[in-house]
Amino acid sequence: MSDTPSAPARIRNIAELARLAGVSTGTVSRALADKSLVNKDTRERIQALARAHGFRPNQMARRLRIQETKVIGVVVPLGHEQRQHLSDPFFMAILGHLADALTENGYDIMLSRVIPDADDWLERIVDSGMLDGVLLIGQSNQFETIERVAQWYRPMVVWGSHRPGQIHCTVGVDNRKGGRLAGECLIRAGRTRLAFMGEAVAPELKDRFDGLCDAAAAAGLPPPLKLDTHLASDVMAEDIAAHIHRIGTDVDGIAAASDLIAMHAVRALADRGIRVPEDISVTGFDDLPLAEQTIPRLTTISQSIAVGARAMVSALFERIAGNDAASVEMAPQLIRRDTA
Amino acid sequence: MSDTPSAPARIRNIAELARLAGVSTGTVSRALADKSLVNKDTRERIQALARAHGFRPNQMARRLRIQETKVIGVVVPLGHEQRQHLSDPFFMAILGHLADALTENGYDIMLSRVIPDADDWLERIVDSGMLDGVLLIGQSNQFETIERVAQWYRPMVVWGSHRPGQIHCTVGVDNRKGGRLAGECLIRAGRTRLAFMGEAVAPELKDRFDGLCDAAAAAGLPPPLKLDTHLASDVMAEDIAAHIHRIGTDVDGIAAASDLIAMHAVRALADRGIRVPEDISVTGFDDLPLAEQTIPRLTTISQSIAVGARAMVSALFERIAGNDAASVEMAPQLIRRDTA
DNA sequence: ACACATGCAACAATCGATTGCAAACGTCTT
DNA sequence: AAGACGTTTGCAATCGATTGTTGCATGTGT
Repeated sequence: MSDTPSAPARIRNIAELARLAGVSTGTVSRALADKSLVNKDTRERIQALARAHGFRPNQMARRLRIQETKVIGVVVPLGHEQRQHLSDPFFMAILGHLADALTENGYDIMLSRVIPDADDWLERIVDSGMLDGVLLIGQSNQFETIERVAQWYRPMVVWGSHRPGQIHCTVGVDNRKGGRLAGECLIRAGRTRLAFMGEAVAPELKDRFDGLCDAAAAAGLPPPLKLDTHLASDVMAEDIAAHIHRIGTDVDGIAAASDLIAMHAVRALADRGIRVPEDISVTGFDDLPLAEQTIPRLTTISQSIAVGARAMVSALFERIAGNDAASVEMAPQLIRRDTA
Repeated sequence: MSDTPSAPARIRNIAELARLAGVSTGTVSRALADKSLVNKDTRERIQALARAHGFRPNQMARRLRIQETKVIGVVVPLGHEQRQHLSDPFFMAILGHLADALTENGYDIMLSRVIPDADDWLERIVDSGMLDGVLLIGQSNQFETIERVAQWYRPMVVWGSHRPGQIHCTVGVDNRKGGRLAGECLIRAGRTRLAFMGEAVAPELKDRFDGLCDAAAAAGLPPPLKLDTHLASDVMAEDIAAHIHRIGTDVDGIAAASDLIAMHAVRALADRGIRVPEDISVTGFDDLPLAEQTIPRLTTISQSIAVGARAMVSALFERIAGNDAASVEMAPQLIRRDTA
């Protein structure tokens, strides 16, 4: 091979390479950046030398000087739900798409899973000096904190709900409408005793619950039950087990706060011989790829995660470029499958 | 609030804060690091000043100076399977546990999803100067590259298979044994026409296939069919559809290369009225949390991802500390549920 | 009163790159 | 031959911290 690193001594900085090439560090820097300012011959000679010694300039130093890191922070705040894992499928799905969009544009990703114990957690991330921008996945219960930082830090985009008058830029679906769609679907299936399965702590989830209430009210039904259920998959099962006795008696239609909760619920019902959708109707939320692979297939509310991820990234790039990018609210869609 | 940032001018570096406090930058640096070298009074005065102005030292500069970044790269090489997403549930599950272990130890995570087009992709990551260590999730078809880099770069741990005499440190299960366990389970269920559903490109998957062959041979059965199936969930469905006509005739027992493939297969079979496990037996691989939530529950080979993730992290820390850490090969386990 | 130890803060070098400015050189014009 | 001009290269400042060394006031012991 041509570039076999039979290199005797490893070169650790441009100064060493400069001495080796008999030029100054400035010339080496320009040569490696392939600037036409340096003679084509010396340029190529230096590049060949660098390749032969397997030398690559230190990015930390470069970025300190350039004041541009080409790194975007992707942050999951776990304000409530401290036990929720990164392995949450919704988070993973959106992360996948964000990663695609960001790497395509030459950015790296710094992943942070934050439990907001100190109240300056976001400030600490934002002016660590290591990030060109921040994407927040979910508002959790940190709305105030996010607003506070958004007042002075522009390159930040948040996945979540949009409240009138808020400062920070969000991308998300109209959760309230999504909740209503789910409710209407259950009602059309003849269900009258509805329940919401999830926690209404984060704004997104509260909106979904409110939408479900809207649907019930519009149909003249009593307000839906709220069956508190954590999103973390390890405790979710217990929560659902605790609710299960009410199902079939007090409840005949479940709007779950997420596909994962819906899946667990269907699973738990099957264990007790309760059939879905014959005895009980269930809807999910998110439309993860998984929702189509379960048996029975999950009826759910689509968030079009791929579109949302792209929207987040392009809004972020706008803001990094100094332009204002408005929040995006996408329309949710009912995906009718087998569970309702 | 006490620390309301009514701050007039933002302080952007230690020098500005030093001028404000009437001391030198060195003193500020030490004060913020809470070193006893500076007088307790001045120390607290400076800290209060920093808090009042919402100042936090630039991490890029600090890390350049310290030569320690407290960042670990988590890298997914997609050599084959260019279309595979980060959203792959197995990857996500392990990432979740890695994130837990790393953040507990004060490390941040730099996520890279690499399509190894240039053959120095790993070198580029490894001596970017931005990472204290690297965790590679899966060997993909990049065994040679990994070996090459491992010759001189120590703080790297790879999830995958261990080949005799290899240099790089791996953590993983005995995939061959796992494949054999799956095969034996199918055979015990009375299946005689076995098939492997997956791609045997990456060493891990090839080992699983070989293990399946071992089991078939030991039982005097003909060698299993190989039904090539991508791991990327979007194309996986097509691949499975292309194979489905052989199932029931040529094949009565499927060992899938992953839980996700197994789930898709069960789903596709259900669509065609083929019952699992009555007509066909299916096993998965990985034992994702999901495997327990499907209907029917997935019989699968457990990789104990949580344990593996911890093992990767502690091996990495050993290596960062300069000690040698040996590869770890965990024993796979058959988890009998409903599909076989 | 003198030598000496101690505590505190300033000075300046350093990490490893990038880049504006100036200098050195050769070529061309008049 | 002198001046103008263009091409290359070197010099040195800079990004924003950390830290070993030095120097200056004190305080203590005899």
